[in-house]
Amino acid sequence: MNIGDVAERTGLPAKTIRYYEDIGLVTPRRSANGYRVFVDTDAHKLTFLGRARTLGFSIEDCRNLLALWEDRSRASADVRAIAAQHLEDIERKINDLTAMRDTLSNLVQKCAGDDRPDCPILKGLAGS
Amino acid sequence: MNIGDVAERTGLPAKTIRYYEDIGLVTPRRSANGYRVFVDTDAHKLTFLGRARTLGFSIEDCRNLLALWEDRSRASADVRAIAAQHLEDIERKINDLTAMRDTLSNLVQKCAGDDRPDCPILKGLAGS
DNA sequence: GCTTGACCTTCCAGTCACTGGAACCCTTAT
DNA sequence: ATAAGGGTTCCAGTGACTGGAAGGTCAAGC
Repeated sequence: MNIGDVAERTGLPAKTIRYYEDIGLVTPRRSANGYRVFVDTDAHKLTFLGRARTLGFSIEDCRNLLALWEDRSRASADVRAIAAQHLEDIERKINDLTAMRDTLSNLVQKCAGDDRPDCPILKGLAGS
Repeated sequence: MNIGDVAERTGLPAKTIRYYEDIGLVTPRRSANGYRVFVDTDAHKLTFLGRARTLGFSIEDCRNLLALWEDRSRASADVRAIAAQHLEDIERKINDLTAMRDTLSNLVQKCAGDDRPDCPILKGLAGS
């Protein structure tokens, strides 16, 4: 498979796949003309990476998860620890964003949004 | 006020304040020795910026909001449009993160997290 | 054999909003 | 005189790509 084929199969942009090679997440072979050649295991790895990234895992997390994935004798506790930590991060983010949303939606609701200059949003931002 | 004083007053790191000057959000005067001198309006602007950033507005949004804040004849509709758009962005992010959390929390719950290698999290990431 | 177009390659620069660090200057107190 | 604790500039790095330039390769059609 050339990079275009694997890009289509995994849904990842070719640019991203090259980047992943650059940082050592995948190591496709090269054919005589210099093109990258991907085998099925490469494609599976990339699919794995794509899903992990979709779930918001950092590249470093992905690197660790990938290593565990390839380690047939891993302990599931190691995987779980990474995932649980990430879950906590996500939950913290959700809380932060929800607080933002509440504050902001409050301000937006109070603002008339017409052509007059009086604006509770700006007042709120200026510091009550 | 020197940069340290205004940093304390606004809660922003001095580095950040210098950066904000760099990109033209504030323009403190300089004293003879080259130190930045901040007056009250500078401090107010920085407080405004700090709050807007806390609410997740981008720097460009902040620049626009600041301009509207300083424009006594602005229309509140202009402010509201920026805020409403940002509110939408936040809501989309919350939805994305919530979807992530649901998927991930599901996987984490299914994983025994012991010293055996069998791991539903890795299976999930590999693609069902 | 030549051209066209779609693919592939590398390398460099930019994104966003800071943040760290080096090297140096200024002020105040001891 | 010196030391501590401000301040200054400038350069580089962060994370995870993304865009673009400049060029090599391949298959099809004329």
